[in-house]
Amino acid sequence: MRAPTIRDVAERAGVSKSLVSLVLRGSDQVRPEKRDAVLRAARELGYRPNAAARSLSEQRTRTVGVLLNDLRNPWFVDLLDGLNSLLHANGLRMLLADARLNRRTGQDPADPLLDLRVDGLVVVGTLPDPAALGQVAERIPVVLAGSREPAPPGVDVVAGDDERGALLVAEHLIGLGHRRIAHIAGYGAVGELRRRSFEATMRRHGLADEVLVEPSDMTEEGGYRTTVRLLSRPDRPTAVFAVNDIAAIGVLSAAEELGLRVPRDLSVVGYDNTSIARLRHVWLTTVDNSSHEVGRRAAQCLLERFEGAGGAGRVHLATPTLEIRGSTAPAP
Amino acid sequence: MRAPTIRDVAERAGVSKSLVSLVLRGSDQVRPEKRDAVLRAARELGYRPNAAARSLSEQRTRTVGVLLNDLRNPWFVDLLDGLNSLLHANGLRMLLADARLNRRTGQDPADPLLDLRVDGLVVVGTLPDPAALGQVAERIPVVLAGSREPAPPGVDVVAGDDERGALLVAEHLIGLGHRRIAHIAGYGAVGELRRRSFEATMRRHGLADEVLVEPSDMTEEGGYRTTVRLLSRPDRPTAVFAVNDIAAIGVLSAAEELGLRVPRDLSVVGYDNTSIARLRHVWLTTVDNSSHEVGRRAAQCLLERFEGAGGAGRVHLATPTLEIRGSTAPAP
DNA sequence: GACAGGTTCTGGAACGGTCCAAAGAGGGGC
DNA sequence: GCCCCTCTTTGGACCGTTCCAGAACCTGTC
Repeated sequence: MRAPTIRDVAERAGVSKSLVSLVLRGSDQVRPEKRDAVLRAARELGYRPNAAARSLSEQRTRTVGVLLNDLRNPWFVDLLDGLNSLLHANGLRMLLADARLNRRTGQDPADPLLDLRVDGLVVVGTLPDPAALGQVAERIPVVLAGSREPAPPGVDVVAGDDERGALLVAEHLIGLGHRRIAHIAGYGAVGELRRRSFEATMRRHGLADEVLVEPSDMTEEGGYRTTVRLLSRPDRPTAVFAVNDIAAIGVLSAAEELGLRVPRDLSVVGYDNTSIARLRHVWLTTVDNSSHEVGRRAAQCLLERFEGAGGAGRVHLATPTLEIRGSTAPAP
Repeated sequence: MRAPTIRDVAERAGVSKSLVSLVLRGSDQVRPEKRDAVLRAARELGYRPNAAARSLSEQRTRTVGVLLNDLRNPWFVDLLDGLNSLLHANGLRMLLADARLNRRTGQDPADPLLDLRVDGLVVVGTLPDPAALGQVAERIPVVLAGSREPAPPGVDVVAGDDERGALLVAEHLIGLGHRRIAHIAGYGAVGELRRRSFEATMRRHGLADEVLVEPSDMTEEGGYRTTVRLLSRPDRPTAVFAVNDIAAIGVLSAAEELGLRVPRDLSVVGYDNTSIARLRHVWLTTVDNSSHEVGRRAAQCLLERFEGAGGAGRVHLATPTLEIRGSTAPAP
């Protein structure tokens, strides 16, 4: 009942295990008859190479670990898609781990991946523990994807250009005639960049005095509560730019509850172009991060580092685009 | 620069590698001084056990593979949570693979997991290839979680009780005074069970003639189009029960577009209690699968099989509950 | 028929752990 | 001082691969 090994295949094909190894790795230094015999034996036995043995011997796993920080907020799906396409084309597999699941259990969420000796690590989203990551980066290539956190030395960062995205939003709203525009801000590097670029763009259009910025926690609830507060002001804004789609959903709920129609009375813009924004029932104008491209470039970074490219960590930015849907309209 | 091995630790602590192995596995047959010396050496060198070497030698990986079929529809998040809690408590790690990502690339999505020689496999959602799964099940325990597909011999199934769930929905709506109730059906075992139980419950309440069933593809778009058709009928229903939350969102959009207010003019119920149903902007009445419980029981099944429990595959059903939110109201 | 040169195949040493049989150390009783 | 027994510690085989050095086998040439 034990799984067949390379020796079992060798015996059945009447050759040495070395030859089986050669055949299975596609060597052309093998006579066709022997090759056929080996392949037939392998097929008949249902042989599968043992990845543990292989990686022990090869000193590499052909596997890249991907650390996600929260499966509940699925903005990263396109990113994984892009990542996988390039990795797969280069014979690498991808292993996922959810940081949130392991966080409660106390240990570092990357531990299982590191014990498996992944050849590289992609951290998607906010990073768990910068210090620990720096140590990891000394051993294997590490790429931070989808978030602009300050990275430890030697770590590449690939993300959307948040400043450009926020600029697109601001100019879209200004172009629609909005002047009093609120921003529901977030935290972290991402929140900071979007907010600052939004403010700068408003200033450039002479609307410095119309800017309204409120902090939030990037959740639906946060977006909701902040908006209730904003819309109760006497000088209430005619448009709201939320730091991400989830918070924007909160904005929509608040507007609805206060009797304002979107987009007639209030324009709303999100960020990330998640699947939720695409729901017809939501149909949110938002910024598309070109996550697929971010994923591809993250894979590219890893591949280059595998090839031996050293050097300090670099920052790659993908150009976002504005996805105009039904939640924005000319100012009332 | 190479990662330290057990030999490096042994040398630094001035003992044999066997002793290091003993200490690291927590044996109590070791003198305290030696134990301390070993632990100190390991800490100083930043030693991490090599999972490949360990599993090669132990003939097991202490790892369970989890095959997801689509990260975009995140109904499985709670399930993973439940799964992980029990597995982790038993010293097992969890490795995720997305079937959809690998499907386009041609090969069996479980391959990477099987090459790694996972000790068990959990398939979450609709299963990819029943025949292939049967073969896998001959070697390692396999559990099908969250979906009631017909399983190959020896495979356990853990899922929500779809019949009970659909019954809860039907009785809730009937209790609110609805008579003409439509069901937007899905496909697969899940779709079948929910539909049949819905029909049976309606019949039991003498509403066999009021049942309206339309097939759909379980997407938002499908829910939308089907609802437009349903609501254009002269005898339009006063309530719609959609096969899942995503399709229910489509129902909401269609109602909105046709000028019907939910829940005043139309009650809508979904299924799965996904995070989308919980959004204030959606606030959908839906069925909670108790996915966390499903995950826990799936883990339980695996653990029992690891302990040597054989036998034919069993089916475990978790009891669902109705989550009443804002999309249902008394019939107009 | 010996030899060179190429092609094809094989044995054995890694890789980094676990585990077992046996060696070594220490203590107690005679 | 010797023997026995228990508690610690160790060397070495093994897990399933890869890879290298060299063996075996061809083919052609002089």
